[in-house]
Amino acid sequence: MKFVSSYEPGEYEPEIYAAWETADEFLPGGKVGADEKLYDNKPSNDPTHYSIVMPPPNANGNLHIGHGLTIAIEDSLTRYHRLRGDMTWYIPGADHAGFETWVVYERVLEAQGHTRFEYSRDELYAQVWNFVEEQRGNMELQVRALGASCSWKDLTFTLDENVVRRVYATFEKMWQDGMIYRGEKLVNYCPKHQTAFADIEVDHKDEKGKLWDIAYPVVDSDQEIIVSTTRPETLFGDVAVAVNPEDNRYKDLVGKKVQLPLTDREIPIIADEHADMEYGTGAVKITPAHDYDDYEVGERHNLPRIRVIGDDGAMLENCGPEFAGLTTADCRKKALQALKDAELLRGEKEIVHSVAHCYKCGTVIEPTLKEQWFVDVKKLAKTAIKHLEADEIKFFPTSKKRVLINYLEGLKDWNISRQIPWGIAIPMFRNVNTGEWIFDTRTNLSEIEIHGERYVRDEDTFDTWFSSSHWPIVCTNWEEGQKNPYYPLNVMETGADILFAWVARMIMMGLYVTKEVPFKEVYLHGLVLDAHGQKMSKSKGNVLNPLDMVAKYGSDAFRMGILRGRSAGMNQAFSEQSVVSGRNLCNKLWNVARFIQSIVDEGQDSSNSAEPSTDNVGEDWICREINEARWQIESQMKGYRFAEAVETMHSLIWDKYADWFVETEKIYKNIPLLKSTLESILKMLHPFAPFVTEAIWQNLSWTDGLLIAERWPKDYKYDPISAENYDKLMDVVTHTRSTIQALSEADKHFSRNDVVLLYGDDSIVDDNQLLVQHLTRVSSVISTEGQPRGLRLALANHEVYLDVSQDIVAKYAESLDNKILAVGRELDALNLRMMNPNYVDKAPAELVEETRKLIAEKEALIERLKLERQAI
RNA sequence: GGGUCGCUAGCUCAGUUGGCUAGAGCGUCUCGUUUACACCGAGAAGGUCGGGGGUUCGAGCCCCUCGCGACCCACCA
Repeated sequence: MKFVSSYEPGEYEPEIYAAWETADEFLPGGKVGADEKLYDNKPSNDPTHYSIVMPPPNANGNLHIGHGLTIAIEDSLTRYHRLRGDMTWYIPGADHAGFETWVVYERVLEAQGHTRFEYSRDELYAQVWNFVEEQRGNMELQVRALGASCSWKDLTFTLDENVVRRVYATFEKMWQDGMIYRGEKLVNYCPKHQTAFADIEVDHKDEKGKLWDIAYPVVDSDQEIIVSTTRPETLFGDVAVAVNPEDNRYKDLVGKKVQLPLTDREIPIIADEHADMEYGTGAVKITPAHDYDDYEVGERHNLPRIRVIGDDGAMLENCGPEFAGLTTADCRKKALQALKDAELLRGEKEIVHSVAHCYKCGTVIEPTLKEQWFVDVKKLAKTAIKHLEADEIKFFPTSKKRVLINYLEGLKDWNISRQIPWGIAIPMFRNVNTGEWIFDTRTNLSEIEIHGERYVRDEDTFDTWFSSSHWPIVCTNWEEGQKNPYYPLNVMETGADILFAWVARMIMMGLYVTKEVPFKEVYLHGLVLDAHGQKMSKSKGNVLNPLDMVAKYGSDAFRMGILRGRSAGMNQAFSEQSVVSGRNLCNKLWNVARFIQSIVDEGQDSSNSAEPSTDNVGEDWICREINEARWQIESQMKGYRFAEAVETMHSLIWDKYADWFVETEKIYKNIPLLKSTLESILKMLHPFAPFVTEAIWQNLSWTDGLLIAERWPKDYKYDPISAENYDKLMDVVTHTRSTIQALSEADKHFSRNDVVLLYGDDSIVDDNQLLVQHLTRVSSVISTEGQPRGLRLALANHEVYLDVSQDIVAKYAESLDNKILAVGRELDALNLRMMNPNYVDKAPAELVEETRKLIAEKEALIERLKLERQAI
């Protein structure tokens, strides 16, 4: 490798990643620690352990921008802790993504002219397995391109044998604890995918619809009761009409029966609070098999449940020959017409109501009565709340903890069975004679025999989240009774959008299985929105591919760019400009390193230790600044303030190191300090920009080994007085530069190239003439020797003049006036503060003292400025 | 109905127990080519911190209230 004038990420990234990986640096403890057994009871030297898991990306998918953010965050944490010397374990994963993958595969089948119904469940499982197998590896390559320093040999796939074993063990325990039940309940059913969903997987959207009023004749009477409904087609499943017990209009009718139109059934009129007197006619038809509220009404009144819509979304036989087999939409039309013909349709009005949709295909969810496996979540949720309230998990952002508790408090039982072949088979078998269910893990068989009895396996698979909720447990190989320094995880980093679906369930499951919370801290990132703050979606066409960004600007630039301006839990726009800024920073650092290398190449190899020399106060200053930045990074990483950490490094490298320190070294070439400070900066930036820092490390002539395996820098020793003197010197330099610029703007003939800087009683300038001259680019810096002349700079603690003619100074008068006014305003504000006796009494003494000092300085400054002005 | 978050420079966002002149990146304007870097250097402009009220010596930050925006949960016959 060789230093060329600009950094080309594409030329370095692949081989650098390969070098890290082949050197086993991603293993906990790196190459050195690789032999240590991860689960050993006594790790050598008792190091600090740091564990973090990757939320498993879909094994057969491509990474999206959210994964890019995920990896930028997680890998920064990982590399930071590795540099700090922790036994750091970043565990990668791949998700079989049950339903997601199934949807993709169903499309593949469709494209081939086949359907799922041509194959058995087991055949389909095998087909999808092969399909995923072919696609796998793609995702992993992308994770590598983003620089994730995860321990690949520990990659966990959600269908791995140990995952299945653990999931079955938990399920068995729950079964024995009576927390699993099979119930015929209403489930969110997608007729297109023909599977049930958990509540959380359903999208509710407000839609325009119609509310129809339908008359139900009262039996043995000429009265009728008019019900309001948005779903006339479910009329065939009605089992009652409910009115509010307080509703005087219908009091007399309660207990009577109505003739259910279009059928020959009679159903009762019941009193139930569910009926809202204000809504519609105040009378509501009850269809327990197709509506959640009605289901509950049915429970309360012991009503039958009549299913009228089939698994395929078509009306069942019991709707009568006229309606059976129709789609719900057709049936609605036909039923309405029939009601109209019978003069029972009494009204129709437009309303807006919320309709449930399949989150994947958008099909309207049909609440359907089905036999499903449920987890009784009461105890799980209660335990989780207890531990959350005891603050055993720290949340970033903190507000999400309350949100989570709020959710857990209202949690309903969890439907864990899915009618799709791709997933972990539910290990339950039903006795073909008695119907009794038994637990058995031989799910590779569809039928088993025990004591001469035949049992048939349930064909359903687990909800993906049921297995994913074991993620921290399975990734760290947690086993009962064994000490595991990596469990609980130090942090769970994931998207705020899956707080309920995943984080909540990991906490419940972790506590249930291990009796411990599964992680100590949770960091939730928000959505990455497009440049205009819009959610990215395929239909909007505003999706950005992180790998495109990597190809265009480099992995480091992407990582720093996406971290910029981002804070916990917030949905934030993605800015390509930030990526450009990251790219520029990489290039800046590259060139700084290139320059330092050239000094090292030319210079004498002195054997001095890396310390500030006495002749360059800038060296003390940069040591102070590096120390300061390091402490900041440490605190920012602890608080997950990545954007600030990136900014700290940006400012250290660009505004401080390159602009103010490296410039001084063009005069004073302290090679040991240059080497050492550059190394420190490389280490400090490495968590965020792993590739460019390693590329530089490899290019430098004096470094050995890999940067990834280095240790975090220590404090520099420096002279604080010298460092402060450099601050003051910077003041002089900045003022000189801006005054020269102002003069040249005031007078077009002013030549800025041969300005002489004069100084009077000013030891800082006197001691650092060379530096001042170099940094200000004046032609010379000389003492006034008691004969002040020219334009005195507006600096409180310095006596510095620009040696220019009175002509030029006169042209500068206006900006001098402005300056006098500005300082006057500041002075007024300060004086006002001091005139408040309460401030003097109550504010901290050092603050008051500080104010006094400032007033004195400003007063002196304004005096001098006024004198200056009079002289013109 | 229950809950959460946001409103700070033209844009995207920082601002951690309340404390000096409110910051960054990008953008804008002016000037420039020096032992690395035009993916550059120097300088500058730009903010009544959503409105109002309160607490305080002191509020971007704490409390109340109003407005605007986003989101989550429940419900919507």
